[in-house]
Amino acid sequence: MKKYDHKTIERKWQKEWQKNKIYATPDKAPGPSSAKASAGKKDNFYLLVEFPYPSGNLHAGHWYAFAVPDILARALRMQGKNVLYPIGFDAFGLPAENAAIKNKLNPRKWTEENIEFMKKQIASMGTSFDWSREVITCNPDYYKWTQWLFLQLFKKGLAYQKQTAVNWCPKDKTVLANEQVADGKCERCDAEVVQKKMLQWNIKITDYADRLIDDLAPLDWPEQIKESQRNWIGRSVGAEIDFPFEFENKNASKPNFLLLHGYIGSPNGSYHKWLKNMLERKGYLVQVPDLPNTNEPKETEQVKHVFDRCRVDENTIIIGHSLGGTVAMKLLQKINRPVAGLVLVAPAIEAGFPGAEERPYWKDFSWGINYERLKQLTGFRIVLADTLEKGKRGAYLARLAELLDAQIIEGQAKKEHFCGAEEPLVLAQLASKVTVFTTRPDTIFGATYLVLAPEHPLVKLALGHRGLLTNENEIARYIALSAKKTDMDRQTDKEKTGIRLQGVDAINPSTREKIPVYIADYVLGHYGTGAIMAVPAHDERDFEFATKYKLPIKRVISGGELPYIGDGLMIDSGKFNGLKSEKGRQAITEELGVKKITYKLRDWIVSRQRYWGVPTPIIHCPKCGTVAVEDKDLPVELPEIKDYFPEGSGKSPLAKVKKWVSAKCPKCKGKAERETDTLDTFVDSSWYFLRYTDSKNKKEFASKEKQANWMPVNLYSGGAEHTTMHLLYSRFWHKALFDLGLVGESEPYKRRMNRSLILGPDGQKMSKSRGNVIDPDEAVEGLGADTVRMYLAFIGPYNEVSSYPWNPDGVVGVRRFLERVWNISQKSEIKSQSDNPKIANLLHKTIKKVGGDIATLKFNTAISSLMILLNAVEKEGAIGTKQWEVFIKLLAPFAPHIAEELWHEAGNKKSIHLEKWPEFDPALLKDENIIIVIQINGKTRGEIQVPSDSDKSAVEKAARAAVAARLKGHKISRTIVVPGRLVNFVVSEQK
RNA sequence: GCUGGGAUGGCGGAAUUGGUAGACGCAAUAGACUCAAAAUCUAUUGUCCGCAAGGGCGUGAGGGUUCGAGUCCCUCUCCCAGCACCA
Repeated sequence: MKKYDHKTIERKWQKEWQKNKIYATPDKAPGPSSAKASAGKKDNFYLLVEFPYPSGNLHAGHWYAFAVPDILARALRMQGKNVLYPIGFDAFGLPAENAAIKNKLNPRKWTEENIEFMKKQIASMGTSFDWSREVITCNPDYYKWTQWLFLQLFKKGLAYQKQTAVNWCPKDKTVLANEQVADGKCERCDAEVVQKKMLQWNIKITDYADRLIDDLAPLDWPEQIKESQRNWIGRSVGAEIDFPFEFENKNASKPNFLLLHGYIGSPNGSYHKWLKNMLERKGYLVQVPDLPNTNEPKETEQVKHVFDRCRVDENTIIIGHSLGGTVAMKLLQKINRPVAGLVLVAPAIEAGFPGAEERPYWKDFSWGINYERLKQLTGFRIVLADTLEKGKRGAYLARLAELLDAQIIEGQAKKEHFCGAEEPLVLAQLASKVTVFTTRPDTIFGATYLVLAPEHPLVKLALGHRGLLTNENEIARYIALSAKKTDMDRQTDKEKTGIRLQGVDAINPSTREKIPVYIADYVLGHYGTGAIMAVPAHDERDFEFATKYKLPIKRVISGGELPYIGDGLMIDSGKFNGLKSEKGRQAITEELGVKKITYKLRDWIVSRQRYWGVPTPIIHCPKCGTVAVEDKDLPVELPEIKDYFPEGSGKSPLAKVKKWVSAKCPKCKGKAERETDTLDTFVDSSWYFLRYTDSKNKKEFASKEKQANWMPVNLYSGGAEHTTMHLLYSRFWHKALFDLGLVGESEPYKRRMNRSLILGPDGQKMSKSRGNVIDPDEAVEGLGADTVRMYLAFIGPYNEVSSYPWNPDGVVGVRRFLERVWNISQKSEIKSQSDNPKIANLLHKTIKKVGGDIATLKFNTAISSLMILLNAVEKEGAIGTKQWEVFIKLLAPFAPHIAEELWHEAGNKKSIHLEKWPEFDPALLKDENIIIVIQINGKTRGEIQVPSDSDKSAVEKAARAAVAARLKGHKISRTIVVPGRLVNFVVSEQK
């Protein structure tokens, strides 16, 4: 008798499968079913697993990730599905690069070697991947399309540059997305993340916040992931409400305004009419010169015009719209005396800005502005940008704001430059009031003070009005202090601090009461409006702050609520009294503010200051600004360089490659430079599953026809760590592509399962330092791939977020099972020509059970039923050859090698993995006799065996007889017969 | 703190969705084989009382609904994961 020699068997069949390419997946199911056009798609099944980082070595987790879903792939294939089960490598990114640096190797070489090695390891699992569709993200034929897709988003205004405070990892020397920061530390290297202001490429995922939430509902995903994503996006519905300001020192603070209108305009036309009126009504002195020749502007002429006619002093705030903004800056340089402030509304930009070529007058316009001097001359500077300008001119405005050290305020102009009817927006940013966001407008009656975030633009504005605030120095100190705090400090330092703005009060619009205004860093600048109304009676944080600074606490009562008893006052909600919260909120929102929805989600920062990534396909032209690389020039290849080490200057190592950096502007053909930051690897992985459908396509990222064969993904299996990262990014990406008409559906994955985690034998996470790492190669060497695969499937339910320790004894149990299978097949005396009727019933039950369990991803119970069947066969000592072949087929998805060997040993020529899945015979599922449990008062008191077709009364009669002795002396008040299960006699205590 | 998911033998886990709790595997104990060990095979294995027949108790705790609850409802405890000054 031959012994079970897993090494020989596994090597043999892996070679054979590879040679015969039995897992290459055609786009449409072969055979008669694909004759009809619709049948092809129906029979296709796209099973996706997250592709690995080629970081070096496969670990037990990879086995769990690839080999267990492989069971499903194989079973579905046998059940007649045309299964796409592809694989590739997420080859760009930090882990690979860090490892390369550590080992002093070129990242590409290192990555490619790893891929070669890991491919062999993956093959050793006996997985049925279709390697012909392999995707490697660091190959130019892949990242060409990553760049192309990025440019589609860029052209749609979904990718834009912005100067923002970002998470900077000092160790990895790169910017991180919010999703990559855990507890204030770098997700990868654990170094403390610091805040740094940098110009970064952002992707406007926030535009899709609502759809990302709303489209979750119909997906067949674990509730946990859906909830996490909703939570991460953090939608809250509330109201924005204005609180007017009142300054004590009216004389000192009173600014006057100089309004400079824009191109082809006049003070009586589209510009400034409304703004002038409003300001004058408030008692401000307003000057509005009518600029000459605005359709053929010469800035010297205009500056002279204003200089000759208008008076400017240290209380003047100059507001320049569009072209007027340039005039304002030039004017200031000419006057060369300090003013209160400078506001540039959708300012004009340097020659060569996008669209400038359509305006020939511009070519005479000289720029030449001394930003440093302007900073000295102005108390505050604001750039008011139109959100429409983000895509086109956003980068310019960001740069201008940076040069001027100005606040950028984003307005939402529907018309260019906020002219005409949109001027109120301009005023809204300047007039003396602050807008707060609240989810509880019904508590406004209890708002006893206001709090602004230290970075709130209004604070700067107020500080710029000299003499407006009496404690300017203290405030400036507080702002500086909190700016230094890292996010970590702000989290751990729960003790609330703040400082009152002396010299100003706000008016609570609901009570007309004067309330104090504070700045405090417990209010976040980037959420809502960066300002809150504090209601200490109804908000814990406000309560804490109010207690510390001895501020009044007023509880709002409305009908039905219990009056507040204790410290503080009660306040009546007046005419809103009696309204239950929801209705009250609505009524008050309508009366005092506007409904507003805000999100916790922030835009996705994709710039990485590292070498090993996809080059951002953008060219910076001094005349034309940020310009997309033309399609014919894609891909922008990553140059092979020696010095790829990050240096921490805030620039990617690519910036040092002068030859690569210099480029021609695609628009004006002038001298320009390439963007040197690379893209986040989550960009690469946001669309890789589309490439699998058409991986060789040279003309498109994937043709619509090929996509249609497979998309959306039927089942996506992966780790829980990607819940708010990859899964969110790729959903967004797909929606953006859908809107661009590039994909056919708005959600990429129909069903998702999160796999569990494999721990070390000690129940701890596997790690080299703990010394509890299981090397799968070793386990395979000793026990065989079939055993390891099957053990991982047997260890516990796959589709759950749980974790299982690798139990060396448990693996042995599975190995024993396979050895017993092997031994039975070697014993010819057990097998007979005809079927063993004693096995038939259990065999057919097992067919049903295994099929059902695989479909519901309960691989552990499927295996257990195979074990039960084997136990019975051994006990019986006899099984028909045909029956045995059925058993081998059932085993095939789990242990593909041994099944193939036994299948061929039984005299079959074709691969078992191309065989049809056995079908069960419903007639054979039926038991002849069944066991009925007898209960008395719900307690089990015995059992009887009855023919399975016995009727109710017969069963009851038999049961009564079986427990007659116990029933004696009791009165049966009720009898419950559950067919096929039990009989329960309900009896009284004693007769 | 908020959100989601859990808690079943010595361990991993089953339980037809309200119907014999502990399938299957591991570990453990005893026996067979062996000079011996390993491997293999056989038997036992939730727990307590009992020589036994038999009985009591048992799914984190307490209460409820029901003929019957691991499963449904209420209250509480603990564990895991994610988020966290988000107004």
